[in-house]
Amino acid sequence: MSGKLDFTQEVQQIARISKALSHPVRVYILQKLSKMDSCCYSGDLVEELPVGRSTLSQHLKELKYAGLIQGEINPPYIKYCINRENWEKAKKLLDDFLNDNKSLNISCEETESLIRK
Amino acid sequence: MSGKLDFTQEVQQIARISKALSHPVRVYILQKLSKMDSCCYSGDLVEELPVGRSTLSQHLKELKYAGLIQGEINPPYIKYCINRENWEKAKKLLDDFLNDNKSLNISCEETESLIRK
DNA sequence: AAAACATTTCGTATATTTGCGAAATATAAA
DNA sequence: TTTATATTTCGCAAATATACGAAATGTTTT
Repeated sequence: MSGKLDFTQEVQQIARISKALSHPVRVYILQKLSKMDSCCYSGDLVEELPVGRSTLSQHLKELKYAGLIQGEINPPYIKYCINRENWEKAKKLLDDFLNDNKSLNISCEETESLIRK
Repeated sequence: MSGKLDFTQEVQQIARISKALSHPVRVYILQKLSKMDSCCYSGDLVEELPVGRSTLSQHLKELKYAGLIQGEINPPYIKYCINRENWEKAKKLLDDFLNDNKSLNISCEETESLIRK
C-alpha cells in the first residue's frame, strides 16, 4: 500500500556491475584483460599489483562471480580471461544507463547557492 | 625496486565513479535525474524509495561528494539535479574504459574446464 | 514568538569489504 | 615418493558501508 518502488532488474544489475568495478585492482584487471585480448596468470598479475596473492585471489573470485571473467585451468596454472559474452552485456547495460538522457538541456539554474562540500 | 604498479588516475577515477553507482538507490536517483532533466526534492524521492529520510540523505551526500549531482537550495526545500559537467566526464571515462578493447577476437579457448562457482 | 516543515547530522548497530598470513589443494618435477 | 610450484580457502582483524531514529538546523507560516 505504500508508494515505495521495488528496484527494476536493470537498476539492480547496474548496481551489481558497478560494484564489481568499484575497486582499482578489479578495474586494472578488467582493463588489462579486455585490452590484451589474451589471458593472464594470477601469478603475473600479483607481480604488478600492490596486493598479496590471497587478496588477488579474492578479487578474481568476485569478478568471476560477477561473470565478467573466466578461468581456464592449465595446470598448475589458471589462465584468466574476459568473459566476452557477459562483458558485452555489461557494456550495453552501462552504455544505455549513461546515454539514455531525455535531453541535455540544463534546466536547473546553476546559481551561487549550489551546495559545495 | 618492486615491480608493483601504482594505479593510474584513470583507473582510480573509474573505481571511484563505479563505487558511486554501486548501490541501487544511487543508480535510481541518477537514472531519474538524468532522464527527467529536472530537479527533485529529497522529499519526493523518499516517497518512492525503500529507505528512510536520513539514509536517503546519506546517499545524496555521497553522490554530491562524487560530484555527480548538485543541490540547489530553495528554502525550505533543496532541489537536486545532475551535475551535467561531471556527469559527462564520468560518462566519457566509463565509455572509454568499456569500449577501448584492442580487438574482440576470442583467443581464450572456451573449454568445459572453465571454472564455475 | 511559537509551531510546522524539509532536510541534515549524530550516535549507534549491523553487515560487508578488504587485506594478510597460514594452511589446504592439486599438479609437475626430481 | 618427496619436493617444488600455483593457486585457493580459512580464520582473523581492521576499515568501510548501510540503515535507522532522535536530535539539530534553518526557514516559513501562524
